Amino acid sequence: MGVMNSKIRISDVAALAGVSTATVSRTLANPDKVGKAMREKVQEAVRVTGYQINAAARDLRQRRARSILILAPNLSNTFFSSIFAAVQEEASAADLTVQISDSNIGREKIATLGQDGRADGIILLDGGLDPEIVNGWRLPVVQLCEWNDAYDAPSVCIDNTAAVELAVDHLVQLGHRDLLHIEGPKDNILAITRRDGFLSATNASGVKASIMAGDFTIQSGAKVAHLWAALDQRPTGVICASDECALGFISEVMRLGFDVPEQVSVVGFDDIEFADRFNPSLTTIHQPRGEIGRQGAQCLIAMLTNKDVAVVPPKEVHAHLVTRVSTSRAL
Amino acid sequence: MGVMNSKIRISDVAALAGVSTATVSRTLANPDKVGKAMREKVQEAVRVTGYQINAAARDLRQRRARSILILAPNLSNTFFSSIFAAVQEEASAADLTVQISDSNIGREKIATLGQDGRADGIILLDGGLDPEIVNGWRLPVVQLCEWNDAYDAPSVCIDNTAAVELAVDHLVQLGHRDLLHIEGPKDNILAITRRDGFLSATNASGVKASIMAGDFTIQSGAKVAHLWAALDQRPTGVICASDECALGFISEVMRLGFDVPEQVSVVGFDDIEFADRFNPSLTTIHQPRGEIGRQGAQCLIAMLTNKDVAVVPPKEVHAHLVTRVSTSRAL
DNA sequence: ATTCCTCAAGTAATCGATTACATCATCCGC
DNA sequence: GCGGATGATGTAATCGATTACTTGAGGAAT
Repeated sequence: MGVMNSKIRISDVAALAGVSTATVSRTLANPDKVGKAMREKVQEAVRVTGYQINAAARDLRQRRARSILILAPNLSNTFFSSIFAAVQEEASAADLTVQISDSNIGREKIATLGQDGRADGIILLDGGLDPEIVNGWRLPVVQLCEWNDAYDAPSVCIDNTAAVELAVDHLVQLGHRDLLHIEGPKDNILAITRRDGFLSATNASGVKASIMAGDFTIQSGAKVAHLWAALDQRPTGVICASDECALGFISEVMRLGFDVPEQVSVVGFDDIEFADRFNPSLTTIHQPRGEIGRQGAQCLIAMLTNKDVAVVPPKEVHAHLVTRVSTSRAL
Repeated sequence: MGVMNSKIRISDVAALAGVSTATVSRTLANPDKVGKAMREKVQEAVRVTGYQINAAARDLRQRRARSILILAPNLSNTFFSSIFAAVQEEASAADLTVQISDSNIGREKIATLGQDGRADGIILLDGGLDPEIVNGWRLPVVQLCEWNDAYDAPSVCIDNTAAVELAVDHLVQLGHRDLLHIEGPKDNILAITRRDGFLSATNASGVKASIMAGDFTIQSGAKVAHLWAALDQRPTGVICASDECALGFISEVMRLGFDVPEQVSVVGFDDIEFADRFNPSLTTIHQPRGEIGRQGAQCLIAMLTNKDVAVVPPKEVHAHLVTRVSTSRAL
């Protein structure tokens, strides 16, 4: 197990093993650069002392942090959890630690995060930051899910336009001729892309289309439920910009006495874990969050390792429609 | 805005301002220890150069990391998200960065995490780690939600026994006389405490009680639904060890053609965000996750600041029952 | 036997900040 | 006008690793 004395330095290990600190350092980093006898003496000394490298000292000398930072617009959004998990898994395999931060902690702090040398690279889940800040970081950045063309960084996303088209086609094939889209925040690139996709797909299909404002949250879905209920001509198919919004809409609409999917078919977006277990279970666009996280992390790690992979193309991962109970044939 | 030249060191700033590095350092850390004229010269130089402190160098010299680490048994568990958010918020306010890691990355790595000086303290959400490792970290640790008496660390939790008692009393008052508990993982302290609480509360009330195995997940709830349905004498009240489990149970039981709460009342545990929006909405024990995170972070920060707050007592936060639609009077 | 090369190991510079200590000017009271 | 306190600033040691460079031993080739 090793005695755990307070502060063991590399020089203590070296002294115990009767070698120089250089040899200890080499033994730890490149065991094959050291003779067998020495190596074993050092390894024994490390075991006995319970020596642990001091990360700050190593980071300072090597000018790297062995750490990546995840920036997300809202840590409590459950949509992100499995992305975090996937990123962490990849990072851990590459011996990198993971930091997380909410991206709404203020310009000053955000700018600092990318410049104080605590992170080697950044996974960015927020397309709404000032490009000047993002490009001011002198670090490799990879965007996930959201993207912003003004950022000088590759992205891993699904094709949101095509995805929303799948949803529209699905409803149209079920016979729906009047569709409603509950959109996301007005300034969010995902929300905009999905809305535009909705408009062009409905236009192409020649069905009636309308839009109501939302912000991805459960609450916004519930609020729109009342607006929908108050309409004279209620759209029979609703496509939401997020699953949470869809669940909010459905639950509220049912509380108002309507039946889903009898009276209104609802499609979500993301396929969060509960979509499948909701009642009625939710037809939605499946976004492979684990894969997005994994690919993003791998991409970032590649950029860290291989400095010259500077120009990484945007990567597109596949999304598909999952048909469940919340949508049915129009009456 | 400041020109962002590659690597500005403190000596560059000092040179530009015509002062020593000591003065620059003091200006940044203790502006009031420096004369007004100097201070302004230095601040101007900092602005012009866009200087950012090198964290590794400072950490090395000060022997601290300005960072805390959150360890959770499963990052993709949505239960943790709002705890992360709360911890991050407190940490950010105290100028600390936040690292996260899954606690299942292997003994070796976990032990290292607490010893390489990258974190000043640890927020632990997993009571299942080897006490030798936890106590081997030479860092302040605070346990959240789960706790392990073998750890030499304070904890912030709800009173799980009392909480489960609330659930039992609720069902008993509604006239239920045969209760089932779907427990959590056999070796989990929360699961054990809740199960024992269930047994003693049902015993005290003199109602029939039985237990089925689960593991907190949606899937386990769904699986138990089949076992329940196959019984001759079906318990009319079910208390689950987690909300996810409860939602899994309810959705599956409904798919099997039963009605909730008509034929079976179900109580969850945690009050995750979707509990309120599920259909039927879920009666559950509300666990104030944001507050747990906040209190835990504050406690840890206090331990970091005030070295002699070594003996912090376990803190208990209040949990209560939220009555919704998934429970009703027994027939 | 001499030269040259290879390889293991040690010496000491280095990363970039903080801060103990030294220095010097100023100002106080007596 | 002088000893001493006070406070601003500079000098240089320090944190604990990595690594460029140096040294010296051993082996191969001639």
